[in-house]
Amino acid sequence: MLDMKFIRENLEEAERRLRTRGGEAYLEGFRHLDEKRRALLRDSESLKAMRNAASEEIARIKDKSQAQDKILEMREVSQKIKAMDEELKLVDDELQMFMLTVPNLPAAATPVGASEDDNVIVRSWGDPRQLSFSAKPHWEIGESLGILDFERGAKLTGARFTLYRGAGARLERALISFMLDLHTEQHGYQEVLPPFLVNRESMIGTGQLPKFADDLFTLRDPEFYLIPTAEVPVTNIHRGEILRKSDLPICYAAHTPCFRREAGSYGKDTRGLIRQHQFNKVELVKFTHPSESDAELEKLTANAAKVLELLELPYRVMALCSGDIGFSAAKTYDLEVWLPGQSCYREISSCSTFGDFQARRAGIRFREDEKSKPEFVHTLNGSGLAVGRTLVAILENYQQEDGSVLIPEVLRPYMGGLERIA
RNA sequence: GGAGAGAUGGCCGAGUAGGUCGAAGGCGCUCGCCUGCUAAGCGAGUAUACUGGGAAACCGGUAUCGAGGGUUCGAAUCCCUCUCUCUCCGCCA
Repeated sequence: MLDMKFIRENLEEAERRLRTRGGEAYLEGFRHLDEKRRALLRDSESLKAMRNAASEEIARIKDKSQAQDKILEMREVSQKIKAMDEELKLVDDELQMFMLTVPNLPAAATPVGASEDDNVIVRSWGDPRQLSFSAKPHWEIGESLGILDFERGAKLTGARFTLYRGAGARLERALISFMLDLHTEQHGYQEVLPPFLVNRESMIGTGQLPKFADDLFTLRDPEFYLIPTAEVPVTNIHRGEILRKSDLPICYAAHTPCFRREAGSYGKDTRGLIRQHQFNKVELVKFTHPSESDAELEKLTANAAKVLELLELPYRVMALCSGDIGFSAAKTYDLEVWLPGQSCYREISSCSTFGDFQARRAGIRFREDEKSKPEFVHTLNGSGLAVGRTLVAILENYQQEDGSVLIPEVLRPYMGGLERIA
């Protein structure tokens, strides 16, 4: 959520920055709602002040029959307050809902652009492998090796669900362990294992709700939501808390499955593991001092990229433009891995800083020093990495002409020494 | 699933025949005094949000005692609903 005081005082500037996202006029209607709310609030509160004073008087009067006039008068005042508060609540709710659907301001460093075509290549690592034979896409490799069973996955659940088998299942597990070990042992993250179902407040805290309910799998009775990313439960760990400044930055790494409806992407990536309703991801989440968030985003991105480097998978770093960053993000780097089977780069990690946007929604604060007011922390997160897509990248990059797949060196200890899937 | 207990400020913990209670007391913390250092001791201060005024320091108002609703001139205190925690029984990975 944006800072309402800032919006009130900088409406034009805020609107101008939001427009670089390419949407409608996001803040139209704010002024009206805000002023209406504050007018109602003023009136209601002055009546309450009057009532409180009168009640105190009544309390002092020993003989209550002497207070009858006052009591009758206040009875009316109370009714007026009640009516006024009902109206206030309507306006307040409307304003609240309004603010919850306004996206974050793009950071100054976010390139302005309309679509993903305007994203900027920041750097590249490794040479896109040119195989000496005709490269196959991962679904063909996986099926012929018997490690990915798309048909059975569809039978069990439906489209976009996959059954992993044997070395395939083991490879997925190896990747999860490898990534978590790297981030916890080398990069200073604490491993956490959160619930995979969260409540509504958590979804609002990180920005999935109220606007993007269509993207979520929902449970009724009780009302729970399957997490679309570990970002949700892990960021909400500190919802409503005031953190100690000396504890910042707080860095967590979590592996969770992620569940996404993928509404609106019906024709896209129908084959293979690229776009699944359920996939594994290792997520990195940071809570930082506002002055450190820019630097921490660079570190977080480098931490995620390190996984690709150790796996020797070529990738490039993209700075997403204003038209392509997510709802809650101020600035985002995508890591895109080279997939020879499809001759293209595909997103395998998305690393973002949210500034104080999520922290304000979720009420996550710290104190600059003992006596100062609590301020909002900055939150960041990034995939480190999407596990299914990493497995895809390995199958496609390490495929051999005979149809087998070599296991990257660093994963072999996690694969019981296995060097090749054949 | 059945029976019971409970949710108060950073923490602990008073407060229920409704009324100067944002809330005693203690701990912790901050500042000052004292002191060879530390400790102890003494004094003062120490919630959050919204809102009005002010350049600011700051001053005023409103709300908040798990959440929401009700009764009342007035509720931490009474009534209803919900959530969570704990104990016992049953069941279960």
